[in-house]
Amino acid sequence: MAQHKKEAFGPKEQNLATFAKAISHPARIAILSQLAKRNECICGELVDVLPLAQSTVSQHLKELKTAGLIDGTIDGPRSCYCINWKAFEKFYNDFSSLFTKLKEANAKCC
Amino acid sequence: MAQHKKEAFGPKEQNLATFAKAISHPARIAILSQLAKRNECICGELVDVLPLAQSTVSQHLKELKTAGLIDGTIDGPRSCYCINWKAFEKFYNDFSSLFTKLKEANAKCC
DNA sequence: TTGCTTAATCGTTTTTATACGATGAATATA
DNA sequence: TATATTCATCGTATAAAAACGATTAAGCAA
Repeated sequence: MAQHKKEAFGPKEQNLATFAKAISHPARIAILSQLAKRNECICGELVDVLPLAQSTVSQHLKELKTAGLIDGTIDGPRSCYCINWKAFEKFYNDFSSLFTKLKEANAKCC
Repeated sequence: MAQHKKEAFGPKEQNLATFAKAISHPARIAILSQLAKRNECICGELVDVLPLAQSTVSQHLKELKTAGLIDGTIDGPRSCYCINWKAFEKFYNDFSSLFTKLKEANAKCC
């Protein structure tokens, strides 16, 4: 009895939740920060910076890519990643509207 | 070999990740939306609205409360919840700065 | 071709999350 | 007092996440 019921919710909530999950691990936030800091495509330098094994970093990169937050291209034997800004902006806007909506509920209760 | 290494990252990344995880499930986003919509404290009406069992809803509420996003008070045999706007604003600001930082990395690569 | 580098994937283990029914504690109400 | 209501907690089961070593595949260099 643990089949997930995420499909039982609306697409808006599902999308936001999926995005939130993508950035719900410090390693993935660190990856995004690195990609932003270097302002360029990065491949395995992330492994040197992060306190994680190569396979684990690759796994996190895959999740970010699946979520659409980063793009990856093959550059010879390496992989080059960068932020997918378009997707990011979409999610940021969705988040902003959620927060705005919640802000309107700033009532005195409890 | 699966001990989590979240402590190996900075507090900023950890905080953001914790918040993101709190809203990484559609049920919890739905709960927050309901709390916002009703603009008042809500107890078990959530169970009627959500496609989940009572114990499951209670569990999600607990997680939101642990993350500090909602407050709960006991009202007789019921429990009354509302959004903790202060905590929410803090996290929203943290998120905004992350997004702003990433936006500056909007370079042409890949 | 052979060997090296790079990174994705596989297989496995441990931990955490999700979900539910059942139980229990507390407050109302009859 | 007895009973019903409300909700948190417990116990449990299953699924997913997190992490690593080992292997594999692909490109490059000698």
